Amino acid sequence: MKDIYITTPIYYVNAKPHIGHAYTTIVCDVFARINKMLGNNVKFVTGTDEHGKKIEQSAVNAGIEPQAFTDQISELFRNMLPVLNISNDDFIRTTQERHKKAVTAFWTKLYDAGYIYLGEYEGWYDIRNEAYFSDDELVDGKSPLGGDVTLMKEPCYFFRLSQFTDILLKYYDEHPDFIFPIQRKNEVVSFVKSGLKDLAVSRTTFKWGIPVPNDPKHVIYVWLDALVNYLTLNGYPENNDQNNDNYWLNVHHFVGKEIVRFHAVYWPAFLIAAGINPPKQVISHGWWLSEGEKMSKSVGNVQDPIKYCSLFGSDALRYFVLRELTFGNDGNFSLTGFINRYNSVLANAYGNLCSRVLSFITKYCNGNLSIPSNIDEDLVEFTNSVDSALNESISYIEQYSFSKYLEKIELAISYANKFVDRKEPWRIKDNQTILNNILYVLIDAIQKISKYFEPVIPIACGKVLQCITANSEGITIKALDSVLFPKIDENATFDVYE
RNA sequence: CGCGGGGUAGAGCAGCUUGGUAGCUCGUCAGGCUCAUAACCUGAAGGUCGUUGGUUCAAAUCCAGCCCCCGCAACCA
Repeated sequence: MKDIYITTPIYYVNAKPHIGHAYTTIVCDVFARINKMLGNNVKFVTGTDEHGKKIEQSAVNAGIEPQAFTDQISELFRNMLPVLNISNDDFIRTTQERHKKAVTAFWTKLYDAGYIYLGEYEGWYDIRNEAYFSDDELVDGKSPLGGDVTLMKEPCYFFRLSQFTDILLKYYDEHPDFIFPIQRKNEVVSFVKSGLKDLAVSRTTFKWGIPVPNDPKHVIYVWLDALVNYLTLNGYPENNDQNNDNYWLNVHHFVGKEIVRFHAVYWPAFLIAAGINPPKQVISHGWWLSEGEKMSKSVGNVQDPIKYCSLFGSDALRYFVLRELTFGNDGNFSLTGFINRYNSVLANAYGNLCSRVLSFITKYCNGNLSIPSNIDEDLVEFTNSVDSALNESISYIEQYSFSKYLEKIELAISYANKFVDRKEPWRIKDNQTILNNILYVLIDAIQKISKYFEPVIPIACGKVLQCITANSEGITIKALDSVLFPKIDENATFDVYE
């Protein structure tokens, strides 16, 4: 039993939630539920990132105040959670007072320790597009956006990131599991090896942010602001002894591959500078393509997770995204793939197994099974094979191989279906003892399988487990009152796009 | 010489870091069963692992070259 702290990135409220947000959140939720199943104490959090120039601009475009704007979008993210059946313990918004307090304290800590200094930011400013670019970003003397540029200088606070090159490399070396998977680690290491420059951590070109302490003309860089959320959610700054906090010492940040750099370079540097232990692990996943192509609004192939949930249920979406994609890689989200897996595994394999066994027992055994006095070798062998498949499934979790985890659970389900066919209980209805023993081990298997499957499909497994009650003489079974996963007609058409 | 990802049975993918009978799901074909969601079970066909060369007793896996496909404005997991 251990404490584990699991975080999603906090989602930027510049756009409404899509399948990518849903995916990361589901992965974290399943990981959290599996840890709970294993008896660990879990703290699992998510939230929204609400500051920055883009938000300010979007609010202006929408004709409302930034706060009102972020209130709206943040609510969309919050509303997504129950739809996906997410078991988070907290939801942070970077516009909350607790967070502003944490960021202010964190900044002050870095500043007092001498890691932040006031300097001058120099860059090419594209007036038309209101954006800065460095020398090497310019294209033919113009900004990459095509505007004319002028060299601008403005006062700016910097974080002494350049001092961390060797410290970080040493840290990666001494903590080989810090970045997962290994390919991402290699990318980060080569980035750091190329040398780190001091990082501009304040802005004066807009107001929508947390003010720099004692210099309110500046607002704090959004990434510094955003990353601190992980501390806010762990009680910082009141809880100022993070290095002796068991949750903090076992914090797992799940992120998309595009933000690995912020979590694996800037964040540990900030933390080390503040005297706080870097996170235990940064776990990066890939991206979803839609029907083989990049999701894009103009193509109109943006898959809508909410629609999938309302059509097929959150269990089905949760199962699909974990099973379909090899965690860490990019993967393809397709409706036909979804229906395929749904029908073959959820409906035909698991759903049907539960249905056939539970209804058989209620029909032919009055719903009662007694504890077998002796179990023959064949039944023991079956139980062992199921146990070993499930034990193997759990072993994949350490490597975040959710797909393999499910593959092994499916193997156990397959064993159970085979066992029913091999034992042909319908032929031995009159031999109650043998029948009882066969069904008893089957129910035992279904119970275990459902327990292992529950983190992924909590609603369905919850229903199955509720049908099985232990009593003094044995177990009482009731049949499912509804079909767990109604088969999907593969020829039907569904609107699953935004 | 831009960067990254990829090329493994009809389809979609795993395996490659740590070489050693090529695996999963679906599909196809032929049987079986009837408890169950027209589900389930058994058996079969189908791969020179992009290509060339190298290392090795042994390469899908390591090394080198080549060919082909995808992404790389912004936003975003």
